[in-house]
Amino acid sequence: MGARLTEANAEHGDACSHKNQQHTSCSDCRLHSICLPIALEASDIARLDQIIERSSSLERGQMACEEDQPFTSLYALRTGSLKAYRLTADGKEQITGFYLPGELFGVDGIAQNRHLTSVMALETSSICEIPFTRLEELSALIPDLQRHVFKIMSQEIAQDQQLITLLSKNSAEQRVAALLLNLSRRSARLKLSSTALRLPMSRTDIGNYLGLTVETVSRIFSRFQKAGMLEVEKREIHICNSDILAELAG
Amino acid sequence: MGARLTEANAEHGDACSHKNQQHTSCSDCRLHSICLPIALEASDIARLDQIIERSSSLERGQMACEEDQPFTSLYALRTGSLKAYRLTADGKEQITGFYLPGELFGVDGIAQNRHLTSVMALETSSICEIPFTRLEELSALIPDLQRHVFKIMSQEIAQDQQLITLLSKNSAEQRVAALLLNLSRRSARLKLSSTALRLPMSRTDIGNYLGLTVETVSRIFSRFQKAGMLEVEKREIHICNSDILAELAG
DNA sequence: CGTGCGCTTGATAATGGTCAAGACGCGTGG
DNA sequence: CCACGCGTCTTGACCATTATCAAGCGCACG
Repeated sequence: MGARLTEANAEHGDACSHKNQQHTSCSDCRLHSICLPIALEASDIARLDQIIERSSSLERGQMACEEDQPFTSLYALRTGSLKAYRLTADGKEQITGFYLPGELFGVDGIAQNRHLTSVMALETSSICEIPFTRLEELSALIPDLQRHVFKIMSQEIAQDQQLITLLSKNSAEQRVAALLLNLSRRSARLKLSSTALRLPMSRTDIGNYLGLTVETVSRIFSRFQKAGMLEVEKREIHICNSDILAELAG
Repeated sequence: MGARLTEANAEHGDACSHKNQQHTSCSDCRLHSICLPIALEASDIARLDQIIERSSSLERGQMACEEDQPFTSLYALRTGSLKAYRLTADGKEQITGFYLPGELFGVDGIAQNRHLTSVMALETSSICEIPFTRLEELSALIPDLQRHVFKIMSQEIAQDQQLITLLSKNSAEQRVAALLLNLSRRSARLKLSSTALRLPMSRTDIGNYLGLTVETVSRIFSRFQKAGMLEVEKREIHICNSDILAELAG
């Protein structure tokens, strides 16, 4: 679970220069306010636009970046959804977060110059790539930008620590309730419904993330539905009673 | 679980100037190599010495810093031990890490300008305080230092994510084994025994950190002892067979 | 010399995992 | 167009792990 930065450029930024003309600028982007909550002047946004080298499209299962690979860029998710994960010593996958449009990822690589996590597309997705060295140069000119990158890094820490608490102190039901509420809030931020969600991830992924088995996740969805808190139809979720859900999550 | 930076100055850095004379310099410090693994010239160390304003002593239960308080400094632990924790929404404590001498803490506050965690002394401890604004100034002169602070931040992320994996995928026995091995390694780094440990934290703290109850932690210690892997005498632990322990931890 | 806290141990209960089976949906290839 | 197979999801029966409750011990501290 990362945060926000920007969006830009052509669907597939390749060598063809006039193809690159048909780009969306950050200032036009629907996700502008999520991605860049800091107050940037129009001229600053234009400068940011210029450093965003390319934006690419990923099919379900394709990687945005991989654990241990050299860190070169930050990324912003424009459309679709992603999961971030690490491999454990014995080769199992541990999902550490999901990303929705407008959220920024890749900050974990800043310090070591290598990515700590792999990030995979859960569905067809498009991302904007922000070369870090050029972002650093720009940060020197726009102090708010530097500060913003720092903020995103510590949000990563804060979110990880919240997940630690969730895993350490909460029951299976509480974990699922907390995840649903979290997704609901992030959906609302995208000006989408906070009550009607389309889960981009499988039950297995949810279980992996929350430290539960698929079966348990499935049973809890059923239980919540019987209790009238949710309507579940495959990956379409309708939250009928977010108050009870919130109370449960604590 | 933080990392390293520095150590310095007098036992109680107060206003009395000639009391401040009797300081230990970073270059004299026994923890030098742990705290400052980067290769700094002698002159650089001297400059670092100068910005370390004071070093204070904490009694068991006293706070080094508190959640939501303004962030002003990074800290290095010189002697003793600490626990870092956050309070959950319903007032429970979630321990997110323990610190041993030579380790640096407080980085979580960099981005938001507020500390994300509280840090409490588990026993009488002494810490060095490094005012962040002055560290930033110095970083401009010593690029390695800047890089080092970044590195420590991402180590925080990496450690949190390892804890997430531990909590999400491992049994109670595996969690305890992993913690013991971790402490053993950190003890060895201090040129102390890697097999004879004095646990600075209570069983309750261990349970809190690992998402287990006190009873479970206690039973596992007993079980490990019966299996010949450990000798447990109150908080003194002797690791008899670290290979089996490591195999168990996975 | 008590009182309280930290630790251990036992008995019991509950939560969640494992194993197994089947339904449903989707894409592939005959 | 249908059949097949695979992956995802659900549900049930059973079991294991860990939590809860309760009691007792020993040490530190007032």
